[in-house]
Amino acid sequence: MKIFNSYSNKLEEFIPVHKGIVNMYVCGPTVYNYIHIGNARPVIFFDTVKNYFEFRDYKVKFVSNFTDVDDKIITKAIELELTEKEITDKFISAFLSDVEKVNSSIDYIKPRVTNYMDHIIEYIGILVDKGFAYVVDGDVYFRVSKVKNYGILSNRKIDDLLVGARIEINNKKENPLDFTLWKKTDVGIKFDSPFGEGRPGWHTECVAMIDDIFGEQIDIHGGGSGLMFPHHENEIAQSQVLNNHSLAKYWMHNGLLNIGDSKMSKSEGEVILVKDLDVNPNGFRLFTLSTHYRSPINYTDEALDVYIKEWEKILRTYSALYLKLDLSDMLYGNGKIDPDLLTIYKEFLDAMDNDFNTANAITALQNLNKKANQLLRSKTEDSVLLSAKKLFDDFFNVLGLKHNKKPLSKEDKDIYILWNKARAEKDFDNADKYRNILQQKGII
RNA sequence: GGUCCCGUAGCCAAGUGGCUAAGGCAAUGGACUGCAACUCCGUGACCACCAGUUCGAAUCUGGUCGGGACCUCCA
Repeated sequence: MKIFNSYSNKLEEFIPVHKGIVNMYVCGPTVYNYIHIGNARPVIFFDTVKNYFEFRDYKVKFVSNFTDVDDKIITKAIELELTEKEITDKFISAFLSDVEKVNSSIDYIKPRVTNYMDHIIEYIGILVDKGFAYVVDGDVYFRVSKVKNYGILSNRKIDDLLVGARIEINNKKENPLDFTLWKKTDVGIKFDSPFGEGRPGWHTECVAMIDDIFGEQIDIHGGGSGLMFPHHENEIAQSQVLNNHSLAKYWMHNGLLNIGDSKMSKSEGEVILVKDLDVNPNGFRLFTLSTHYRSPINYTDEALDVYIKEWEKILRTYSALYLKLDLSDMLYGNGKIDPDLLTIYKEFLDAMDNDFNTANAITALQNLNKKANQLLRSKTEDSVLLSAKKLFDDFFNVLGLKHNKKPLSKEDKDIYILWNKARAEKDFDNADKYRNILQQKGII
């Protein structure tokens, strides 16, 4: 398996820290609002990554946090006259419901920053003791200039960043690039610390939680490309000081999802919220996975619609396979290997092994779809159809495509038999009647 | 101002040195079919432009034009 590692900027063979185990962490949301479809991209992609590792028999420990301490949360709390906890509870549950809505698993470890305050404060203290952070008037800043290799992830040089000159001037900082570890606060929720009352900066949270939950360098750290700088860069800097390693062996960053040609942002432009998305989740999932994860996607209604239809097409084929096997009582058991199906299976594995090329994996799914239709039309023996069905099941599991096919009831089977009988006898009035019933029940 | 990414058929999109440049949508011709739906088969690209490296480039290098991101909270 190969993964493009943002840390080295190279395609690398994936070798886990521990054989057969994948420890991965994906930056989660700051819970002060509903998520938009751009936020759903990493949710869907990294869920697919997890599925694929599991499909390849890895044991995956998947962690994604909730940032539940933040200025935006405090602002929102004041605005709505609620406590911070009421705000974050509300948007955490909204987030999880949106995650499920796009067919991603919510069965993973979900730490909240507020539960790790002791660790965070402890780490900041260590950074201060080691001379990599300094306290000014209740704030604590990280001394970027002390870390060699700062900028390694995002390929930036400190000098180039300084030339940027768009960085806010803060007289307390020794260097404009120094980032906040602890922020003194007057309003909103605050926590006690040796540096004074305040709240932690964003960049320390993930490091502290990863260290506490995994206790060592993890395999994969994922997130959107927007997080590469400064967030992930700062995480690496802190981890180098605290643990003497780069936090994760492989860093993976997904590209952004734009609306039309421009970026979807919480602060400007058009935003489509996941909760308002009124389409088939499988179609949305195919749409999201149809572009390689590192490339940007330009969202348009038309582009999404193509994949909604694609899903309907795939489901029709799958339903037909399922029905045929159900009627023959052949839904379970071992299928017979067909060379073309084997080729398609290999295409799928090759695609996924090559840096999670889901676009090509979807092509394999489409090839399977076509092959299955050909098999269905050519009176193929059921054992081969069963292999095809099992291949669909595998692909669905990895890509997170869900359906609710169940074996037919005795009554429904009888109607199906009557329909075929009527057709054979050219009794088209009755045939149409039975067909209507079957169509209404979604059987055909 | 600094750093970086992208430009493949009407549209979406894979492919990053080597057979006839995947696949899907749309279009169009055909097959199947009681009708309809579904489905299958066929038909399309001098890979933005220019120059260079190479036996050979969409793929590497330089330049031009065009689009976008980051340097500030942002998936």
